[in-house]
Amino acid sequence: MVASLVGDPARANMLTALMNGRALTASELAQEAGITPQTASSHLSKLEAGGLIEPEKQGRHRYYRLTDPDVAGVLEGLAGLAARAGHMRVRTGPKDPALRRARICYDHLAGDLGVQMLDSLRERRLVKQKKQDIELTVEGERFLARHLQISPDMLTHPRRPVCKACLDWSERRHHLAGTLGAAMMKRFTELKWAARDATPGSRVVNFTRAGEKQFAALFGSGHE
Amino acid sequence: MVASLVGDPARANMLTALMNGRALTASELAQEAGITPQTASSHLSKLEAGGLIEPEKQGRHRYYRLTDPDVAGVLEGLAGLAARAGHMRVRTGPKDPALRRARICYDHLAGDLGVQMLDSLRERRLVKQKKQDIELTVEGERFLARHLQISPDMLTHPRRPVCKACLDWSERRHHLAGTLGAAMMKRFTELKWAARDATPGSRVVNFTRAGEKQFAALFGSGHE
DNA sequence: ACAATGCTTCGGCTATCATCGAAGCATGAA
DNA sequence: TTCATGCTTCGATGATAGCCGAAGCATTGT
Repeated sequence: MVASLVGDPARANMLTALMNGRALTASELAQEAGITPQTASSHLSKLEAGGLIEPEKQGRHRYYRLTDPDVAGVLEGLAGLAARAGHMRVRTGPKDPALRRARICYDHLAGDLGVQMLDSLRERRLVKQKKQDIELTVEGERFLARHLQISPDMLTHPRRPVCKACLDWSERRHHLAGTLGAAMMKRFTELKWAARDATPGSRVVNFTRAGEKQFAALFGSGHE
Repeated sequence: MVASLVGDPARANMLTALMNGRALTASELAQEAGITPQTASSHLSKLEAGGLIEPEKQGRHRYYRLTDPDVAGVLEGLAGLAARAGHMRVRTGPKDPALRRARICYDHLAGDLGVQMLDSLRERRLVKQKKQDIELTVEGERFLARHLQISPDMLTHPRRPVCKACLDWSERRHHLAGTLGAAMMKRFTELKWAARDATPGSRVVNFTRAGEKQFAALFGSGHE
């Protein structure tokens, strides 16, 4: 049953594209498999029904990832068997280095730095993340007020959550969204730490030298 | 590629039937999968080309087994994934206990006791087996002369090998065939250790109480 | 020698399923 | 609101591949 799912070439291409553990949108998977979005949609439904992949809705995108490390393991095993008398398959990811580094995701920071920021917050227990939901801890509130002059009052909004995990396009891991994510990006801009690129339509975020230093001091990886 | 092989229901049934590590004939596999021999032949060719199974020719039968424990492992993994939202599949083997215990295979001993005998011979280096070919060692010749009054002269035959590994029907492991296998069965009969069952067409071999004891003394498992 | 058994090859039929065009929803942007 | 984008559903087409009947080898048994 499940083997027939992996058996189809198009689906196999999709699954191998997901083997790195990151998530891809339906369109990307379609392109990866060399088929139209309609066909891909059908395949993705079947893979999801078979429990091989899990969707994550993100705005008008739909990200898919392998449900489990176990799934990846079985796929790895199949690839191993195929390697005895067959071929292989690989692919890479996006391109623009600046985009991968830092960019705007709607109204908050995304890219390498965005992911790094959320990682740092989580590591220091300034936020608590369960699945997709993120909660700001008391220590987190103090941190924001102290270092970024952001008070909890500024984060209330009629129909938008304060914190939210947003799947990152280039890193394929979560970064911080919600009113907090937007507030922080706004503050970075106000503090002249960073600014959106001037060229129209660009989503690149350019950090100043000073801003990068400050950002690293707050959310750097060698931080503890 | 290899996944599509496992994907087909008929082939999947065949493979799961082979999961116990024993070998099955093409006809048995056809019946297992609920298809005609012609169709099964096609499937088996593909599975062999894919490196999942290996054939062993045995007279006019053709036994197939999984090439590798690795193959079984991957199949096990697939079954595990399927178990999260699907069904299972099992089967059993032959039936008659007496047949499984000891029976005639052409002119030599087969069944549990036959396999046990070859195992014992191999263990004590009385024979050397490479693949399908078995050679009698010097120690083996001495052993035969001493305990069973079988001299090497009795084993020569124009167009038949002295020793040969024969795939066992019920145990699905090798037992001893060739002129040596035939000579030993003949000797067992002469010594009144065993006799073919009286009912016509039966292949069952009945051991006497004394014979069973002697046999165990020579080829018993707790032997060393 | 001949017959019987086990398996394979060949040819044609059929059904399943991947594929895409077109249209419909949902979400975000202006 | 209106438009654009991402994805899904529907319907029809087409090709791949499983399936079996008939015939052909190969091996064993008489």
